[in-house]
Formats: sequence, C-alpha cells, structure tokens
Amino acid sequence: MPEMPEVETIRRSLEGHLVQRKVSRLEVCDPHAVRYPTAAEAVDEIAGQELVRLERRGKYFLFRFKSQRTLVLHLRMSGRLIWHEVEMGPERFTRLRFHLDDRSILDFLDMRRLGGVYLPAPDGRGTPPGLLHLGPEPLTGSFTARYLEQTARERRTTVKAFLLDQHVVAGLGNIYVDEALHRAGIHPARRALHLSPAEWQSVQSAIRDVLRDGLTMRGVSFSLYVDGLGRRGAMTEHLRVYGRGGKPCLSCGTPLTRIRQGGRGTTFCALCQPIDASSVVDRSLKEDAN
DNA sequence: AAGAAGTCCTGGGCGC
DNA sequence: TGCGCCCAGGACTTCT
Repeated sequence: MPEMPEVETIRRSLEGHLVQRKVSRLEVCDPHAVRYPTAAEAVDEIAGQELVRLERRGKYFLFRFKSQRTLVLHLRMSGRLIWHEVEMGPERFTRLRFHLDDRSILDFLDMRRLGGVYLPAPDGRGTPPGLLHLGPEPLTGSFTARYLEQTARERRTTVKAFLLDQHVVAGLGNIYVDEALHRAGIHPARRALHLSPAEWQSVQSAIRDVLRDGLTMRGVSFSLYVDGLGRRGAMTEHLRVYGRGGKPCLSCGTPLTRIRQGGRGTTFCALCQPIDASSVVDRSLKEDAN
C-alpha cells in the first residue's frame, strides 16, 4: 500500500537511472496492466522515447518523455517498480518491462493486478480521472490548516474519509491517515465539519510530520514495498497505531481499538483520541474484537 | 449531488 | 493435507 512517502522514495531511487535514457522496448507481460490505450498501441508509442524527468503527483508516477508525452503509472496496493542494471527474470508477477538503451531494465510487478499504466493522448484523453482532480501536495505551502478547515465546511463525512479523499489532499492513504490522527489526538470517526481551527492546525502539523518521518525512513515496508533498487524502508518500526490493534498505545498504554470505517480498517486510541458519542457519524460502526 | 457501498484483484492466514 | 472463507485497501463505478 504505497502512499506518498513510499512513492516519493521509489521516485528518488529511480530518477538517476532513468533520465536521459531511451526506452528501446516496452515488453507487455500482462496486457491488463496497460489501462490506456491498448497494449499494442502503448508498445508502439513508447518505443524509442527518451525520458527527461521522473515526477510524482500524489501517488502517481509521471514519466516525462522528450516528445512531451507522459506515461502515468499507479502502484495501487501491491505494485512495485524495480530497476535492474542488467536484465534478469522476469519474475512471477512481472507485468511490464521497460528495456532501456543502456541494457538496464525497469520492471513493473504487481501481484494483485490493481495497478497499471496510462499513456494519455496529446489531447489528454486517457488520463486517469483521479489525476485531474488531485488536491494539494501535503508538503507544500498551499496545504494549510486554513485550507483544511475551509474545505471541510462543505463536507459531512468523517475526518478519516475526508483525509483519504485524494481531492482534498494528494498522497495520503490508510496508514499515514491513522498515524496522523493519532498524533493529532483526533478520533477518526469525528465529522470533519466539526473540527475547530486549532484541531485542524494539529491535524495539518501531524500530517506534515508523519510524512516527513516517512520520507526520512524511506517508507513503510509493511507488505511488499521496496524502493526502486529493492531496499526496504524503516518506517514500519515507527508506526504507532497502524497494524497494532489490541496492542498498547505507545502514549498511554490503553489497548488500541480497531474498527471498520467505510470498508477500511481503522486503528486508534480511545483515550488519546476521544469522541463525544453524539457526534459519531455512523451508528452502525462495529468494533471488532481485535 | 454528496457520500456510501460495491468492484476489482489475489496471496496468505485461518479454521475445520 | 486441503479446502473454503475472509482479509488487505486505492481508485474507480454504481447506488441511494
């Protein structure tokens, strides 16, 4: 489940190996991995293209070509990008292989096949819809407590769902939202609408801090995540709530509560992240037995 | 029309 | 040992 720090760590690890390289050939091991246009068209259009930059927006990779074309790649849950100096494999879950003109190779692997690439037409057709409406990057100046407060005024949903919405802020996922809300002392099921300016300041600071920590640690290696050179991240050992349901809160010792919110697992500390019972949005919230 | 629910996707963990 | 069931969740589609 790569989120912004993981995607950015991968981007940094790959950038130097890819820029100024030409893609001599795109090998499609699984046509399903090419979401737009067809696999055959993508192969045709990518051949011989020179990479000038590898960028990131939210959780999307943007491969910028000299021809002004852009290849968009999303890892979703289980996707990986691995660069090899010399060709090896392919491995079991290799979906795409970018053969580069220095004989190195960039593999896109994806066990669960949720990820994929898009090669939008010059007029923008084929751009993944989510990329067109992304919210601000959370580590830029436009991501402020005031922005969060004003955006939340029109929303009736929970603060957790609000922060997971990529239209609100780009790049957060289940792990970092749970971590940020714990650091901020905000219950995930509170209505976004009801947070005070001071609480939004806490949330904004917590998001910034937890993402910076994630970047410093080079990401969370919870499942399959590794950077572009196959190295694991160290953030996993620094998680305070995610994956720790039932274990003691590192701040107060209270066993962490795990609930299911909108089909997603949510872990929090009932003592450090209090809620007024009357402000719970979903009365059917079920508490698991952990 | 916002927000919730359903869908995709498959290896791994679990119970029996 | 093996089968079936459920879980993980990002982004998109469908439903209410």
